[in-house]
Amino acid sequence: MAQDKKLVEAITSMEEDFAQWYTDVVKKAELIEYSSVRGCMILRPNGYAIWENIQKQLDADFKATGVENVYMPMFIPESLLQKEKDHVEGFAPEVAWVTQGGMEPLQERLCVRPTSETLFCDLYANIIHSYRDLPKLYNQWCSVVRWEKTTRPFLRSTEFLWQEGHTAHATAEEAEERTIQMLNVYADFCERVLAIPMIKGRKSDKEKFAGAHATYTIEALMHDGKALQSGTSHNFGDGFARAFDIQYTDKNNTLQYVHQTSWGMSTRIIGAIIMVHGDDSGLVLPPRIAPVQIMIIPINQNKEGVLDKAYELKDRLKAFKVGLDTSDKSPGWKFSEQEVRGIPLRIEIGPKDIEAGQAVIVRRDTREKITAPFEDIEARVSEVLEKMQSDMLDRARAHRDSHTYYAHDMAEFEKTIAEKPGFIKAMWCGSEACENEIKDKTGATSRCMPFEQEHFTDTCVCCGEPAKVMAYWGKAY
RNA sequence: CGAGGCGUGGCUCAGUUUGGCUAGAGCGCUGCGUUAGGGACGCAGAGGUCGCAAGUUCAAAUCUUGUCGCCUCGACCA
Repeated sequence: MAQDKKLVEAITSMEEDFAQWYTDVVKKAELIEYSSVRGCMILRPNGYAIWENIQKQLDADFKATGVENVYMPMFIPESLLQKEKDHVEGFAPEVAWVTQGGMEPLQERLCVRPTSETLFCDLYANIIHSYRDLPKLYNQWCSVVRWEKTTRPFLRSTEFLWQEGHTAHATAEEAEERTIQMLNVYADFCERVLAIPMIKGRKSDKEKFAGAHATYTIEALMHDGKALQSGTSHNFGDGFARAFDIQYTDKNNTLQYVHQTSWGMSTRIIGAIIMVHGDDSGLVLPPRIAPVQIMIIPINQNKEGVLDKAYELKDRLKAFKVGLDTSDKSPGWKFSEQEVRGIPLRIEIGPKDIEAGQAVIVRRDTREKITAPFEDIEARVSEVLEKMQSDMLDRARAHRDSHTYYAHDMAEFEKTIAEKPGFIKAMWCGSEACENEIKDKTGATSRCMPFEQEHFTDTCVCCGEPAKVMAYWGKAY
């Protein structure tokens, strides 16, 4: 169609170049703007509003489990960062340092937080004395800085927004329970609100967080068949507690170390929304996260009565997040604008509709047109939004499932990864040597050892030794 | 950090090989008017000193050196 031509020119098709498509969508939907600061992006209103909605809903989910919000300093003294050995080694290569305050050099340099475990530990060492002080269930919404070599909007930027929860518990069991609980909060949120199905599982030792005993992850599959780690939950055991001396007196008057967890989700998840749901016309936002759910577009708005009707419609739909585009652009322009921004529904209202006592509802995901009488409009809109939300989850799940393969041996593994991008399930002996070999040969990393295990061969896909576990593998962002 | 590509109005680019008049185009932007069911059209305007610095030259967007930045892929990470 001729009218699609300009859109096609504006956004590179996924098929042609997925990376370019992603960049085009992010820019055309006005989610971000590149800044003058290397590797740092500016979140524009359309992008920030998505983050605000994520924040609002996740924050409520956290609080429902007893979590409280705090705010910690953005600087960490070097001596504090040094306290836990694995942790420093993990983060040292990518921290930014402040070495001067005003005109004076600092006696001890400060890093800009890449994550705040050390600060929370420092706090907990001071405020936890008795079993009565436990558990501590703190979270903070903040930004962190990691000096990454190369950056991409949302997926990897020098500074990014996230939340980090840090908890301290009396027992190892309680800490493990909390770790899994928060992983489930993330996974449920992603499925229910973002319409993104997640694989839940444990990270291999190689992939786990610096300083953690165990790292759990939710993994999603993007449209191009690459995996995205979308949220993590770590069980620290008492490792940090021993390094930072976080001890409490139990009921029997004996000193015990606390057991800790931490868990985080970042603006990276917005990258997942884009890459799971987007299409060649731009962004497609699930209704439950969309900052604007409905855009009313008047047709021939200068004609007597059209705008009045449009305002009336907007008022009737005020239970939803609804906008009305009264700019003097042509209707076709407004349609494209609504589509590229991923607004779930648009309602077309013109002279013909007014005469017929109806409006036309158009779904962003399927472009299905639904004619609804004015009297029914609220009910129809509500119904269509619900349907769209669940259809999007179903489609994402179907895509993931149809791009998930089994590899019984290395030849099959290599062939699959080369020809069919997606998740590969394979049995594994659990050794890091095999993990490394698989990565060298295929470029795929272990994504996780899923909670939902299967057993389909007895031997490791790589070395042929007895298999201990089934893991998901794939190329990742 | 390795490989490759690129910096010229807001955007996409032409001009650079072979230095030469007042640096161009399309889109976008502003004003007025006509239009309106898939990125409308006419007329009139505004806007750049060619990423930055030094050098060569009568003369530099164009040549030389340095420097800064961006993009893609890879390695590393949420």
